[in-house]
Amino acid sequence: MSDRLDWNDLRERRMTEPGAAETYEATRIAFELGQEVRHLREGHGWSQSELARAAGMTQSAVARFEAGGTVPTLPVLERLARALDRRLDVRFASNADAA
Amino acid sequence: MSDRLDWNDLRERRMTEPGAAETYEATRIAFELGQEVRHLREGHGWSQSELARAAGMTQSAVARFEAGGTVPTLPVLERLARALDRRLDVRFASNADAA
DNA sequence: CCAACTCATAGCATCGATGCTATGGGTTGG
DNA sequence: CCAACCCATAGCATCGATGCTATGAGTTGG
Repeated sequence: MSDRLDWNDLRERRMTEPGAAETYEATRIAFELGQEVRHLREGHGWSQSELARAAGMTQSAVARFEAGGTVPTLPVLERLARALDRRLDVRFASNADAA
Repeated sequence: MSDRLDWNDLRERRMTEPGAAETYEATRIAFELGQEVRHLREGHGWSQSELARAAGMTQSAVARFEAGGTVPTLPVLERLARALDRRLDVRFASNADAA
């Protein structure tokens, strides 16, 4: 379920391009954030449409984001965080820090 | 020193627009990240040009970012983190968590 | 005084994320 | 079988971030 996306291909392609180590990372982060949002959303018992309304976006945008279809921008992450009653945390961690 | 920027005005304007709570937050985050990068960069004893080269961008881009001139994208943050020997950490923290 | 370096900015092209509308397939409940 | 909901995707317009080049002002060292 939800594994026949075109975006999976897109993402995979992006992550295997030559010399795209940073893009790879960003894409991976985007994917993980998408999964986390999906998790949080389901925890709230919300549909994509409901989250979308709460975050001031459309269902399609939520779907695209959850699927890792694009690398989200900070404003979007911020709105999602608010809707999900979280705080967006972005920082440069020491490489030694735990993941 | 470094306080006569046009971007300060731009940012301020962005942060005082009506109903721009999320944009405000994103702009604030961008500003803080910029300051942190500047701090880290100076800790390495690097000029903007040197960091730019290490991060695969130009000096003007670094200056723009450090000044909070734009809200950076994850790929850019990732590249800067790598150049500065850090790990980019993005997550949805519980509202109770410390800043 | 000049050369070399610093950082701040401008202007423009391009790329990519987002917003939007519209489907389509899947599932469920009547 | 149909209505109503779910989510995945497409296509397109727009906006904004980034890359680029080129200055300019300030500082420092010769």
